[in-house]
Amino acid sequence: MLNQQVGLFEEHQEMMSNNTQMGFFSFPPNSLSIPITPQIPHGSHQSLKTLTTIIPPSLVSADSRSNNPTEILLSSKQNSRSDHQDHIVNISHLGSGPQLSLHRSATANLWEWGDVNEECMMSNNKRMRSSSGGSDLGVSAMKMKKMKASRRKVREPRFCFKTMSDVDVLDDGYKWRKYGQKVVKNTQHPRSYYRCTQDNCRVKKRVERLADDPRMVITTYEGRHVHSPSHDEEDSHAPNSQLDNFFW
DNA sequence: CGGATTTGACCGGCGC
DNA sequence: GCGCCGGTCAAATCCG
Repeated sequence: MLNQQVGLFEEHQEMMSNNTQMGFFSFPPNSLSIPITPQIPHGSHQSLKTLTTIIPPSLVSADSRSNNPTEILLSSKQNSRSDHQDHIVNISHLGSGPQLSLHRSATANLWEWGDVNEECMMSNNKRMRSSSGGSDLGVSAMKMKKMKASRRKVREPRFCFKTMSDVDVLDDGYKWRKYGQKVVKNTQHPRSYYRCTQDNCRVKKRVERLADDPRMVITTYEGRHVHSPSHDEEDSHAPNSQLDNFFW
């Protein structure tokens, strides 16, 4: 049973350069996008990116009824190691519509959302340099392996959902093939790795259960779909249709 | 029989 | 440089 579902993604420069306004898109279809207003203490680090969350209408309306603040898990990258620090934001309803306030927790360090474009550009430059350095004829298997490995370093845009659910794999309209499972340190539940089954679509997702609350499923998406969902019975009614599939 | 899943091996990045 | 750890690969296995 799906209880609640919220999402977050990093809005990166590529989007901002094309569109000076806050970008909106719908995921899942018919969900409501709300811009986050960051509340950064004076003098704090300026590395916070512009963020947008996607709140399904069911969640927003339920929240309106109950008046209870809804928690969103923000998993921010603390350093290059894959340690992530979790933060909580609250949804509050101010004036005409729902608004989000984003607070740094007292113990949290800097908001360091990995700059995906920088990383992509860096690895692209590396690739260009290595390929322009000499002839590509007769590339050895070792070299191919290295090239493959360097490509693997490219970080796609990512966001995660924290969902209370009995099932691990939520139906998001896309078809996924499991390609790995790993027991992550300090957790009793394995992490599963999935790849989109569509040809030429390199979107991946990770699914794991929260260590301290096994009822919660953390689904992390990485990359953009280059196609529509495999079963698209409802997405034709989605608002912001021109921006649907901007990321997905 | 073909596609999906499982699972141990392997690899690369990073901290020490 | 070494060891740890997360992520991926690929052969084996499962399943419809």
